[in-house]
Amino acid sequence: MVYNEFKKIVNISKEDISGQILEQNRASIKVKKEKKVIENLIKIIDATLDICSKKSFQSMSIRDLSAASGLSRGALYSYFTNKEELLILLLTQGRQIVYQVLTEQISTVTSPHEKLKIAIKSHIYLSEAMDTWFYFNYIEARNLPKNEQKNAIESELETEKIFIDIIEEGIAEGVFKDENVVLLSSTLKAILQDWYLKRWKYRSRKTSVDEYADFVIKIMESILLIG
Amino acid sequence: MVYNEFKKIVNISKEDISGQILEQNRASIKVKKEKKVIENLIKIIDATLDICSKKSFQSMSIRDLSAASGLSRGALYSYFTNKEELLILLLTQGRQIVYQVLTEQISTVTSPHEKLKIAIKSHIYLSEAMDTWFYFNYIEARNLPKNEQKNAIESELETEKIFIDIIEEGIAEGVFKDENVVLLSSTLKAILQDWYLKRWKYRSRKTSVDEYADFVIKIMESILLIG
DNA sequence: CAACAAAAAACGGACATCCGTCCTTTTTCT
DNA sequence: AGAAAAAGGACGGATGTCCGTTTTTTGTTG
Repeated sequence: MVYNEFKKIVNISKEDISGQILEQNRASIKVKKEKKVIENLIKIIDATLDICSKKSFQSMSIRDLSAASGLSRGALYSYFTNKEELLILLLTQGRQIVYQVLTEQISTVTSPHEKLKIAIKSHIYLSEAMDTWFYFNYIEARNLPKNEQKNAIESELETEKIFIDIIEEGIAEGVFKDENVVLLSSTLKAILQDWYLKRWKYRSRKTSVDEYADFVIKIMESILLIG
Repeated sequence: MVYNEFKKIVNISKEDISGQILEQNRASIKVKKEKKVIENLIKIIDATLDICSKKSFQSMSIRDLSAASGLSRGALYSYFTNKEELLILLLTQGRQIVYQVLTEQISTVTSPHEKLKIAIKSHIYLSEAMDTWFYFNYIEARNLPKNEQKNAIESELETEKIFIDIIEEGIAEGVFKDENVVLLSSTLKAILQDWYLKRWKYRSRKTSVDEYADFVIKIMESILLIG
């Protein structure tokens, strides 16, 4: 599988995401007509991610967001109760999508080696397809209130756990070397994150998504494969 | 070399750092007596890093900094011209120290294999000794004005270049496998950064600095060493 | 050592600005 | 026309910075 195929398979459309947000936040959204909500949520999300790829969420004012989204300040407050809620909403949604797609993709294969490969590719391709979202999620997580930070941390560990399980399965089956699984998974996660955190670097070097994914897989294989 | 030895060798004292800051910013520092300047710069740096390990530099107000440092708002403005200048000053200084220590440590050995090992250890140990500073540097770099962001990017590439040179030297000497050097260095950098970006994770797992450093070295060896 | 004046440093009130949010008014949709 | 949605003025609070005032330090003289 290469990136262009992945994009079609996953197809994380903005309507879908907005729909999911609507479902989970009906209570705090004051607008009744679903079509209107989805339409404007897309505007809000697009504008937020766009602004926050240039400056931080904190220094984005509601007035900035209003100008970029085309909605008035008053209208914005029909879609979230306050600025912090908007942040929480976006981060929560982002995490859910990552986990959903990752577990779904892994379930399509059976051997640990294949699982590892598809998990790596899915993560990188996903972060490529949603780069502003991933960047936003990583960078802004620390500006959350304490209890929401816990969710972000749990989510990091959850994703890591996916890799831990795959590698342990491989070791148990005798196809992977018996390495320090937790440290290795943690390291793998760091490498995967680098793709969207240092997007500027890879872009300027013209490193393609496929090249990066293949390289990461090769590294992991050279550490884990026996023989 | 283990971490406890490293700390003694490098000994990045706060006085030294403040002295360096003073040297490079005499023009914008309005206080004459060097002793006073060093004394208060330490207070300012400590307070800033402490606050910014909990919230962002942007959401730290000058009043916050005043309360934490024990200097009045007016006094603070004798040490920097405005809040943004303080940020630039701290980031610039942090980058310089990393580069200085890294190149200095590498120059103590000759073979590429030894150089690689000492470069990895130095980077991890340095980020351990100055964890709040490293974290601050990474996270806050994006809140700089455009021209200062260029410096941050250049610095990232400079550090990466250190690793690129070592690995290329090893390949030329025939002791390292001929891998994709640039991608590999970039990956190594991502792994090194993870140590201070996810400090909470490693701390809760009781992973020691030495264990982490040894693990990273082992990974790199399993990728690069021939045989 | 004490007294004191000048210089240096620190202080904190004041001000203009910006920001999140609320709420009444206006516009759009049904 | 009535309901739903959008608009944007207004307000209280916070923030960066300036600058006149007060406190501390320094150097000098008796």
